[in-house]
Amino acid sequence: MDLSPTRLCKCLGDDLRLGLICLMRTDSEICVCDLVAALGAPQSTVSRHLAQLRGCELVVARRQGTWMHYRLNPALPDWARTVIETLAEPARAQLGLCVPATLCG
Amino acid sequence: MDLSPTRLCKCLGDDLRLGLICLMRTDSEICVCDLVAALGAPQSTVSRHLAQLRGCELVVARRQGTWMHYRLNPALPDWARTVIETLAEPARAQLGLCVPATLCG
DNA sequence: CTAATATATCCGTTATTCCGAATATACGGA
DNA sequence: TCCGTATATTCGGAATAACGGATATATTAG
Repeated sequence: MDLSPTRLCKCLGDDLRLGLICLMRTDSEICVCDLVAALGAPQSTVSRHLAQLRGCELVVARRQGTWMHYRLNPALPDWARTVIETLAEPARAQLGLCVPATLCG
Repeated sequence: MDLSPTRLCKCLGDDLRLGLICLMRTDSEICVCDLVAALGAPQSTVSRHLAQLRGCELVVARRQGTWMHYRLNPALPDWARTVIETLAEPARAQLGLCVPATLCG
């Protein structure tokens, strides 16, 4: 399942998924419990959207014990990374997000 | 109806709409008949998607006789313009689009 | 006014997406 | 092994989106 411009936009065209992506800062990881807390959505909903982002290879996961740590896929093509970086700020404003300071790992 | 990151992505997250946007080059217009011809989609389908893009203020239309000329909204925020410009090339490759040379106006 | 062309809208049908409770799985510790 | 925590998947229903033929509107020419 390779990443196309259309597929990337479909992923980012949902408030919850865009929020997830915005919470994953470049070169750092975040665990599911922090994502759930920051977005205030049911755990199953968050997990389902994360699975979709993984399926498109937009994000990658690393298991550490019972926790899963997510981050942007470092192998993302340049155009995808540019789109995400361009949208991050206006999206955080739109969604009223603040990146959580607590790290559960 | 203001443009948010999510709404922009929803608009670009469809092959036909992304194709329409890609066919509108910066600072030039294109008429509906050329869009229909370039995309090979039914006229009603193209017109419906154009209405959606107009509703989100992504594009603007100018009537000249019976023809309607579309172009990107020149008042687009910078982040939106950057996203569109970043996606244009990979999207043209993905969709196999070539910008039509004929202008009906 | 009538005809012809270009584009927009309507409408019933089909396809896709989203939701969240319930359930399943994976792991670490006792 | 059994328990508790963290995360993933399943499933049916609701909501949304896309389709395209038919029809409506707008404009120009005769």
